[in-house]
Amino acid sequence: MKVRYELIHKDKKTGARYGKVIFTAPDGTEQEYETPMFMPVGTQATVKTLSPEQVKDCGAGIILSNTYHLWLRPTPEIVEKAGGLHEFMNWHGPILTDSGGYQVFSLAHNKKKDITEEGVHFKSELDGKKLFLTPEESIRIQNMLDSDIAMSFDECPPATADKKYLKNSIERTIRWAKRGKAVFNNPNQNLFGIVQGGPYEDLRRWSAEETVKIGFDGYAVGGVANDDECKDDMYKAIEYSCPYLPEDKLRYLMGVGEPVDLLEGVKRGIDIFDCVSPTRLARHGNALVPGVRETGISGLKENRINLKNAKFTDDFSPIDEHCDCYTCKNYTRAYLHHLVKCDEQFGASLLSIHNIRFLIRLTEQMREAIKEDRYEEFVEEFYKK
RNA sequence: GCUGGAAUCGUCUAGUGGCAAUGACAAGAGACUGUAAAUCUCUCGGCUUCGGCCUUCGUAGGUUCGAGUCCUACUUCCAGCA
Repeated sequence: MKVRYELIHKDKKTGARYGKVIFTAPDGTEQEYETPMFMPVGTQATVKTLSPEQVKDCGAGIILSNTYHLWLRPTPEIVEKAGGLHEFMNWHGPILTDSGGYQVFSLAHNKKKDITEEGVHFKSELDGKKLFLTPEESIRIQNMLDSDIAMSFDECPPATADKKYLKNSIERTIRWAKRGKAVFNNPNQNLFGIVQGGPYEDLRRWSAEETVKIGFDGYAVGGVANDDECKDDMYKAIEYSCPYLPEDKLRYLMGVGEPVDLLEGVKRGIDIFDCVSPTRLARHGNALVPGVRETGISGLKENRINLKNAKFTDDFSPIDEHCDCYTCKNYTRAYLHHLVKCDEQFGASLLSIHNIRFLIRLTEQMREAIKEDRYEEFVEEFYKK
């Protein structure tokens, strides 16, 4: 489906954007979603432990899947044969595929020699086979997967990368973006470019301007959710990137995040987010709850409870009495504690539902606040809890 | 009743003269940001001024510089024979 973005209202004080993403299918039918928006992550063509119906019931619009993982298994050929990723996984809302750029960071980056001008060498985690992913191959795979939004193949550098490294990396990512765009050939798909540059103003600006010059259907701010990157650096990266991105295109902050980061990202002009955190935290027994908590290194973080803790054994209240999710409406902390202690996967499902709903509900509240020009107050209120 | 064998941290378990004692599970807590993550880390006898100190391997004695480990008796359990 082709995508377009409509900026409907900008918060008067902060510049936070309320808008709409409209997807048009080849037959002319449209799907419309509001932004800010949070996209649940379904790396292996599934949002872990949830059915598509459950994901939809959380209020999800777009979901994210992954080129690298589907490339290895089941292979893009099989997904194509199935009729594309939507048919294959029975998700009929929009899908965004990451390009494998994050895997350059998470799987190949400890060996810098694996990253070459031509592409990136990987060793398959499945069978040890040698793999080589190029910008062209990434786009070819995504074209075959037939996701709605394909991402450019970028290098996602570690937070520790110095300016010199970043400069070379950005240049290469820009060349890769051009190469990817050149072979991109799925008329029902959209291609997004990715801005890199660490926390540096000049690099972000330069990366953004060069990426915009190439011309994409939307833009992402990348390289902000790695290692122990501190939040200040993340927020700088956004501040230094967004002003150079066109107003009429969707802005996507990759891999983020925590409730605090959604608030701060939107404040700085971001429209959509994705993050594994709600589903991973759920599988590890944690539930997001309103408010923030202080941590040493990175500052304010998302507030949450660990249902594994013994204190929930006889706590018969819901995770959050103000939450409207299926889990909070029907189950107690004591029951969730029990499921988590027993390693029952239903516990992971129920917590995933809550955590995803929590983030999506947060974006819904942000939209309302932006529409009424009270975004700043909304953020302050959230911090106070 | 006789003859063997066994008793170790909540549970199972390693341990055949230098041990506060192995491993697993359970338990307690922490981490997690474009998913190598239903994973990983820490704690798990007591006290501690973090150098140690104290008390522990069924019970009671004994041998030894030193005993969970060897000896004796007892208690309980298991197996075989009556």
